[in-house]
Amino acid sequence: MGSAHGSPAGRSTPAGEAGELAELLSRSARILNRGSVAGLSPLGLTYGQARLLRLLAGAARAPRMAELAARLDVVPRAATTMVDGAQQAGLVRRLPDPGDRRSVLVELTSQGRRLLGRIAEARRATAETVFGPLSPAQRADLLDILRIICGPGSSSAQRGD
Amino acid sequence: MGSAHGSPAGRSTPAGEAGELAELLSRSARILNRGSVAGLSPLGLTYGQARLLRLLAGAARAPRMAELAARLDVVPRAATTMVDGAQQAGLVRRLPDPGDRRSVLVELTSQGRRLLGRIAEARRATAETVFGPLSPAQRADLLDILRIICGPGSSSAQRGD
DNA sequence: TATTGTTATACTCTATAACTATA
DNA sequence: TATAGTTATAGAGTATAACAATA
Repeated sequence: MGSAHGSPAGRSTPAGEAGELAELLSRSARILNRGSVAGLSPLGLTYGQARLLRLLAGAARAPRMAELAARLDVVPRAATTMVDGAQQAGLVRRLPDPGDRRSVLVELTSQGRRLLGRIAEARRATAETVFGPLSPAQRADLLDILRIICGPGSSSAQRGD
Repeated sequence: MGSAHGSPAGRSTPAGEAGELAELLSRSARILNRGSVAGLSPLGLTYGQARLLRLLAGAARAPRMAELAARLDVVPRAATTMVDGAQQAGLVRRLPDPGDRRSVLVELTSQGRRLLGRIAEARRATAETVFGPLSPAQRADLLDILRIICGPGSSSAQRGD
């Protein structure tokens, strides 16, 4: 296994701590995802679709598919699936891009817009369960830390709630 | 709950903060997972299989399938798939439980044991990328916070590294 | 030639239910 | 009857490649 085990200052991320951080991070995300799915399935939405709608709600203009994929941090193929599902449910609409006929713009329908409040409520309830045990200071710390991990441009991409 | 701290609405988790925490947590996990897959695929392992092997490496006795599933925080069906894959690769072995003929025990093969070092190295490299930008204090904070989110019994389930 | 979004394909993880064999 | 693990089935996410239309 790792040779340098008890090395206090040799590496910036000690092997044991790094492994536990990774394990706990993926485990936390699994807990969050499980709660999100439970809260969203009564609305007929997947987690990805809810992220999509939330992004569209905060967007100034109807974004293109590629822009959507980038801001959702998924490959373009995954964005197609999300939009397909939301469109079938009547929540979003595909529009031709007047400036580039290869591109497709996506916007909320009024039906999709009406669902936003319930989506936000479901997310709030899930977040309350997951993050509720933390102190306000810990939540602030976690926010800072996750922003660093995710890098610039990832936070406040979806600001409204 | 809602001791109104500074929040206008008097909720313990302000909606905007909660939403951003959720978004950033799932995004961080996606980054971590992507790195893990990239680091593990040269070894012919999935992320789940690597978690399985790591758990077995730290286990005192060969655990049963149900115990495996519980400690990996997956449904029993998922544990079957993970063990299937690792067994086909010759890394783990299924044994009959002498005490209960319904049960199946899982243990590392010597081949699986030989792979542990490279798994740990791959995880360390991934964790270095993901958690490296954090200060030691931030890593310690994150560890505390994630332990709270995951609840008791989730940390140090895999202690060795 | 390069880019946009799609179809096609494949694999992992997740989840539920039904089945077998034990207990 | 209940439990342990499996098979069966399905859906969601992820990723790559190939393709048509357009730039």
